[in-house]
Amino acid sequence: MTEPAPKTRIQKKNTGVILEAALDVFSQHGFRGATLDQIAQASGLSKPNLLYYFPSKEAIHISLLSGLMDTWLDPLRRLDPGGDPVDEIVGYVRLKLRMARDYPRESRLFANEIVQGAPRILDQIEGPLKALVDEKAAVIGGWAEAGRIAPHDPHHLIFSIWATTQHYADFDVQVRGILGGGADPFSEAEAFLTGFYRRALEPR
Amino acid sequence: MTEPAPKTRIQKKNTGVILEAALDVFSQHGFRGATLDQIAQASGLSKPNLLYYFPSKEAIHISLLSGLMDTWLDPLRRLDPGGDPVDEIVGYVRLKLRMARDYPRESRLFANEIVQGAPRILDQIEGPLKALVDEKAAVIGGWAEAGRIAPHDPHHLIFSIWATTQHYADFDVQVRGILGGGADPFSEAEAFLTGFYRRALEPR
DNA sequence: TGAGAATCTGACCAAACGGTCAAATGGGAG
DNA sequence: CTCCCATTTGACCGTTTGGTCAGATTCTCA
Repeated sequence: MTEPAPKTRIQKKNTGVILEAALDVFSQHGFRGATLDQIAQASGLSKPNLLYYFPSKEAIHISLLSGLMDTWLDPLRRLDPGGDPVDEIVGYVRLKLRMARDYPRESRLFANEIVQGAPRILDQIEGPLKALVDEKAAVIGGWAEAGRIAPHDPHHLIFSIWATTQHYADFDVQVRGILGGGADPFSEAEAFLTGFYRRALEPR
Repeated sequence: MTEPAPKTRIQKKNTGVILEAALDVFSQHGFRGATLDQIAQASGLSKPNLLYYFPSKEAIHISLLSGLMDTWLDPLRRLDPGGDPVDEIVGYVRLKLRMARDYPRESRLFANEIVQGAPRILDQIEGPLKALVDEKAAVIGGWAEAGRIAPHDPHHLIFSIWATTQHYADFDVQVRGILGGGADPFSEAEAFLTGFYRRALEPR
């Protein structure tokens, strides 16, 4: 599936530069809205030179998406079945929110792709992503059955965490437009979300 | 801002047909990804005929967006300061989720637009949308101060409702990919979200 | 240093795109 | 029926887009 890894020093540098520039452009305009010329200009390379390193526009996009999937799933992977249930889940919320703050382009890249039907990563969703979510949902479900957290559907609990945290990256414009210029959405969001999830999860 | 209302019977019918087809196409592919030919084919009209009713592709898009904003805000408008606080907010969650279920194309149209910076509706966000949100946030804030709901930042509470409900429309592919074929995401989501918000909001 | 491979570029191409226009067709009021 | 205006269309245009290619330049290593 992946191309053979870059060999030479120049290849390593330029594929990196291209992917960085492409992340900028794709996350801002979506796949169809981005043009090779934009990516070329952003990366400081000529258009034919892009196509020397990647066989097509779509190949750049796919390379970005599959490279990101791992990073994106990492916080969930860290959810520890042996830890304190509420702390673990709230910690996951906090971690996911920080990723939205620190990697908004990555978040928007995924959002763009999935909103439009995820034609290029549907198999990854139904494969490794589903597997990991099912595994962690089982852990959370176990906590719920043991009465260590309030009883909530674990899959939808995870969805809600994704939704609420990525919202601050994907809908950044809307959030800032409503809050006004003075506020820092992310620090406010961290206070709100940790309090909110803690209250919803603590058993009574 | 708006064009003069359609006069003749044919005008009324065809502008409707066009907007319906355009909603399909724009919500699936985004503004840049949609083409006039696609909209023409979906509406059963010829491309020049589209441009007889709308001056440009962008005009169709803007017409859709501004026509939708009102519908989209309606559930929030219905939040009653005189009702029971928890019931009102949970009722809003339920209403918003049903809109996501019944009007997923509209939700995705907004999502596409906002993810990419909302270039065509930023003023509506900072204007009437912000005004309505501020008004309702004040109501919720009052409930919190009176101890009738748990203390949560009202603006971010509203954001979380938007995020969790629209998630089921905007990220439908992902949700179904993870849940598998058997489930009905929306009825599961309603059970989860009402329980979750009730628990997070009820004062102790 | 020199030869061969790797890297880079200007010029170019075919298709797709948003949009125009003159002319043809259709509907409806008198 | 007729005339006029609304509606519809095929043909066309200039631009943008993803991608190609032959050749120039640079790098690497024996």
